[in-house]
Amino acid sequence: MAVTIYDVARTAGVGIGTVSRVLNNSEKVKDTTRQKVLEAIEQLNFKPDPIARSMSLGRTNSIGIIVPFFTRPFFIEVLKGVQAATMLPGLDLVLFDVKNNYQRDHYFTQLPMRRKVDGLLVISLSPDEAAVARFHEANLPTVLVDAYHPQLTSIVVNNVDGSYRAVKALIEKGHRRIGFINGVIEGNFKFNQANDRLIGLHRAFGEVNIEFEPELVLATDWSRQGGKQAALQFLNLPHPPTAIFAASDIQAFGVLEAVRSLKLRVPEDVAVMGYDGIELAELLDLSTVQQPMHLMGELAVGRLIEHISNPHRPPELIRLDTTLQERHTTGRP
Amino acid sequence: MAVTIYDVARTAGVGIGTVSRVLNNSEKVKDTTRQKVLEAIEQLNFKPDPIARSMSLGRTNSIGIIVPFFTRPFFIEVLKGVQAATMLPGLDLVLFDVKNNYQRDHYFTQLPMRRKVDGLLVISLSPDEAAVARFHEANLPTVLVDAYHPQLTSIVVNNVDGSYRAVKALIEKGHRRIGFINGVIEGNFKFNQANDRLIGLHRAFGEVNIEFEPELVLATDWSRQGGKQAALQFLNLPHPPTAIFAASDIQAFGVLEAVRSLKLRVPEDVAVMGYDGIELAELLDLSTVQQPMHLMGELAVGRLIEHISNPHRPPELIRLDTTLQERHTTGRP
DNA sequence: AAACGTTTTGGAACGGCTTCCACAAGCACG
DNA sequence: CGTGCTTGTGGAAGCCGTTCCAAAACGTTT
Repeated sequence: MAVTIYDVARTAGVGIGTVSRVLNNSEKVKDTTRQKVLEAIEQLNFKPDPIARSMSLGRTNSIGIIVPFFTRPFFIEVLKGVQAATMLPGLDLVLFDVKNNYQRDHYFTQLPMRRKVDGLLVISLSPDEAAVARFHEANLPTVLVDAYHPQLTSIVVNNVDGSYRAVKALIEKGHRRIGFINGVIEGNFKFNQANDRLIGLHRAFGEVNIEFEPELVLATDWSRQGGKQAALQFLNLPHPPTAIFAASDIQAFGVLEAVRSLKLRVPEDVAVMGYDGIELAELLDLSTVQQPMHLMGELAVGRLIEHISNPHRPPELIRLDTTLQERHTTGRP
Repeated sequence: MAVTIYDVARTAGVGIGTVSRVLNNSEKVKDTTRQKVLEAIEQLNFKPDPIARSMSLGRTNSIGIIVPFFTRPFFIEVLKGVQAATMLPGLDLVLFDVKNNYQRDHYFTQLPMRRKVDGLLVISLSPDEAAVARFHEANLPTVLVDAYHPQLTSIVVNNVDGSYRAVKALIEKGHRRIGFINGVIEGNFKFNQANDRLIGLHRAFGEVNIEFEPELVLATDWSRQGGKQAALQFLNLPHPPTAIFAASDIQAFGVLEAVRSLKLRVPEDVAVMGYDGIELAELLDLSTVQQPMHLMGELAVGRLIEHISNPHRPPELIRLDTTLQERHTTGRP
């Protein structure tokens, strides 16, 4: 059926070893021979079978990416970066969507066993010790993005600082009562992105001696609805906050909706600050803390490639910073 | 290194054939034998190597998806549907991002040769005759989504009708001068989604004898910037349109921006209608023509699976309909 | 207990590539 | 022209499953 190197070898009048050498740009082939082989390849329109290739090489030329895919545009942005970086070296990208804890654990246990990818990117999910151990046993290079584990190369964003600066900016504008809408903690991981945002808030409060009021902190899922409901709750307090800081832009969009529905004005009555810096924040003129999402994706692929080619490379911690984007919803500076 | 069926066979004291039969739930294995084998598998923690499996079966258990990935949220929505449908049968999803015509052709020519996927989903891109011929030659089942080719199962949306109804709704609100912002045609394909929208517009115009004015049609890329610029051009006409209809929500967002920048009011001064029905249209209260994106993705996977298991299944044309969502930007009915 | 049919089993062959080893060919030199 | 190197080449073995065929094991019948 399909054309194989045997056909090519016969047509070119050489041995299969030689054909293989030509295919792999092995130096030790005489020019005239190489020419003959190339002609035969051309003539037969031969393409090497990647599966067979994987079979003998033990490499698949593809990397997997585990991502809680479609809950937050944040992931899409990271994915863009991943995709871009993956293109050049010709790596295939296999997508593993995680919708719940069960699926997450499923992938964490199954993927190391299946030799289908050369490496793994994990976005915003922290594998537990058992999973990390399996990755190592299986020699599956793994890079974490927006998550951290001491034994894995991790790319994290300094969200404590990002949150700190956002809150500080609000304080400098005179806000004293600031409602904080956190994202809900998925699973029971040590490392939690959302928590960092809360810590940053505390730090900023501490600096100017604002007392922390538990009623001004809510946690919802990372959705517009969540943000909206939390905002409504805040704004119906007897003594409502004058600013609301949400742990994600998506939640902040919900806040805007809530504010609008109460016929209040942004930023005059309520200032709103988001987090992430997704594309639509710009459109809605939402102040936000910009994460370098695209860069995170790109860096992750780069590191993963290096880990694949050099399995003994020690894990590395890469910290990236955020940029505060002050826009209309906080009243431009 | 890795555990193979040979190890299992030895441990269980049976032949490799028997192990394979157990793995594949072949009926003809005595229960006691099966038990022995299962124990050995358990004990050695054996998982069959998917690559070797692919090698002898000729199947990879994964499907590829070619998608002009991150230019429009539309694709993300379709992808969600694809992802959902792909999960249950345990198919892996390999993502091929297309950023330009060169990459598109690259994939169209390369993918059929590489046996790395069992089937192919093509989103919003129309392969040319040569590509289709290659798909057939290579026995690569292919399903088109939001694109059409007579020899391939295609899932299309009745965009002529969608556009027609959108424009008709605008006309019924009293609009006579309607600016249309089309998406730019990528490549030189016979089938073009954007064109359908224009045809629908013509039909609606024809019904009530509105004369078509070429100056009220512009084509831009599928971006916010594109929409914004086109809108500005419209609104600076000596006799500007009272409604603007954009071929995508993203472009419509740009229109809203433009309108806002000119201190005009929506919908009083200018009504705005989008197309696609992405999630954010709801947030921005944008009137739009809702495409069944998630469903498209799901259906596509279902059909592709059927084509994979039955290669001689004739191509099929599936037409889906849109839903008109009248929201604030056209003044609710 | 022989003969036959059925169920179960072992393992060679196979899939298409890479790699390694042994050997052939080419060349320089004395 | 033989010797000794270097360079180039053929093809067996190996990667790890599935499948098919032949043969073993078992059961039934006379």
